[in-house]
Amino acid sequence: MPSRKSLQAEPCPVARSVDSIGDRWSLLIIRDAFDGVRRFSDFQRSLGMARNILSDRLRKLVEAGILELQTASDGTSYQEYVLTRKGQSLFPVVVALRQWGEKHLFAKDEPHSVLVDKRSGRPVPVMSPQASDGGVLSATEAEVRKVD
Amino acid sequence: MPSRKSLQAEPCPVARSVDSIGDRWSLLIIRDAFDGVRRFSDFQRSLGMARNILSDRLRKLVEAGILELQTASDGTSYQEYVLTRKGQSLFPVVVALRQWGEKHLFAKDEPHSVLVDKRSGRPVPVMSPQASDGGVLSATEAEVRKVD
DNA sequence: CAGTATCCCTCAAGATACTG
DNA sequence: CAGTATCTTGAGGGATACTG
Repeated sequence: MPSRKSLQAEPCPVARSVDSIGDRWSLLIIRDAFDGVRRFSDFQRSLGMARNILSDRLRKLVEAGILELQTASDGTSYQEYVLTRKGQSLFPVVVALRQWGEKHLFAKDEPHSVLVDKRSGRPVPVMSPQASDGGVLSATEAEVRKVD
Repeated sequence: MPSRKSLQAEPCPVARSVDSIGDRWSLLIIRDAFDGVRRFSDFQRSLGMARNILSDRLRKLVEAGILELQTASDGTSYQEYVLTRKGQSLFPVVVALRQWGEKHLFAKDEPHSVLVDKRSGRPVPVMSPQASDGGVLSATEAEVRKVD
């Protein structure tokens, strides 16, 4: 029986985290959510992934308490996927991945999207002090700019 | 043609990172490497994964410059997998995943493995305010204790 | 628009046997 | 011990057609 083994009962927190979000798409969905993406088609267009897989991942993320469905912020009667507190607390993970990628996966002057401070509008340096909650930067203080 | 699309050309650093290490096992191998695991059989026993998959992941991590092969530290003529500088700089990612998991994926008093400071031997608090220089905590300053 | 339903293919993953 | 080889299964993923 080749099916995947669940890591949810592992004593290591890293293992359980990986079991929740350690797949190709979930973290990218979460990244987009931090960037303000809220609707199905927007996720789909942004990520270029198959609709059935997107549907599956969104459902699992909602089940995991990382995203939740809200009624749309604008007039429409549609639903929107937004990060819960639990989901927002994944910000350090996304930032850490971003910083590692910036440093090791790009050529010297290759352009990439950057984190910007919402207040000052200035880019957050790659190795900026960033910690979990006692830290400097929170999900509400920074956002991602699409291009460089 | 259903094959996976590579994210290595994406402009977003998070996407490229996910493409390198965003799968079920790679991060757990890296976690073990931070914990001092170096040899094939030790990884295999620790992770309980199939040997062919482990072999594949180790090779890919070496290709990605995250691990490198060294001659064994003890007398034997075997090889050992150790983290490169690039690999060690993934420490903040692992820590972030750990902290998120500790906070959101465990019951109130459920035991889990913890990070300990190498010098003092004391556990690093989940939400510790961390260093002054902006770094989170370096790979040489902390290690993981297997049990709680 | 926001999904669900199919179809189909590839590959991750497990199990196990084998080799230097 | 450190892998490689082989086999099997099911999950991941892409494409597209369909529905409320």
